Amino acid sequence: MPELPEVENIALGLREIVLGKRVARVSVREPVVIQGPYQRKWRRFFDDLSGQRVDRVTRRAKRLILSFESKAALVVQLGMTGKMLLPAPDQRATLLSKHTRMIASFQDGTELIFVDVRRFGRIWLLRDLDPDNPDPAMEAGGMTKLGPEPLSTSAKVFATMLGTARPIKALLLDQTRIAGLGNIYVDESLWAARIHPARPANSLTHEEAAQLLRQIKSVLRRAIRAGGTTFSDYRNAYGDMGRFRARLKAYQRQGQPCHRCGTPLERLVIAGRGTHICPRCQHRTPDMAQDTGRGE
DNA sequence: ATTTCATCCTGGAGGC
DNA sequence: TGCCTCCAGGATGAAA
Repeated sequence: MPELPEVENIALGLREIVLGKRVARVSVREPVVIQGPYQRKWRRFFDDLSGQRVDRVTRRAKRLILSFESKAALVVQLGMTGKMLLPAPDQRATLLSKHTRMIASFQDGTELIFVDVRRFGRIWLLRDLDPDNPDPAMEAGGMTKLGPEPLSTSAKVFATMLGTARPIKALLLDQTRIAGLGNIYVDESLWAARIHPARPANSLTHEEAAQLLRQIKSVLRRAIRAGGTTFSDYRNAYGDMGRFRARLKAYQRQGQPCHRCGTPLERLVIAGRGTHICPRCQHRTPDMAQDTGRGE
């Protein structure tokens, strides 16, 4: 479940190692993962990529972007279990795992592999992407249009996003509205902002909306610093786990005491997703939002 | 147009 | 020990 903080950390690791290196060859072991206009012509695409230097390694929402000097780019959507790994030379077993979908070799011998147990991950091949403005190329290549980055969204833009009766949780998970959050950080942000995930988005007061956006940014920044959250599958480019799991306040903590009020957290299903809340802190109406948790 | 819902996929957990 | 069923969950495309 790589979300924005996890992808940010993967990009960081890849940047340290593959930036400036030249591609030797790329082999695809599971063509199903290849997407975009060159889906059926990936051999040619990767032949053309040979000798190209990696110019930038960036992130857009949950997408990882490797761009090359020719303006060609790989856009990686990791899905649930996708990993981009730089296995050490002695890790042949990882390299040859039956879940390895793609292997890219660089001229200095470095290898970068895409491993994905559940095959939800996808790699888009694009010819003309500007890393400083990747959205037009991604859309032209057939990728879904993304909403703004949460970390650079203003309170004003965020407020206009909330003019719908959909549950606030569904809205935050909708990548076309705001792009980068997944189930973990949505639950964490709503807990931090004391807002019930089933609240219609348009029932939030201005104060609640501003508070929610502040908490989203705060949670994301802290998660990035902690290397992301590993529940089972997530690993960074070096194969390390994230350290944010120990800091989670809501996600997967059903039955455990709320860090604010001690009430056991509950699990419910909202927007088709497992949802974790404090039934006391996170209220369904704005007038209860200031409740300090000391009860009636 | 907007929003919901089934589908994809596999390892791990739980039941017996 | 082993077999079976169920579930997670991001993105997508069909259906309502």
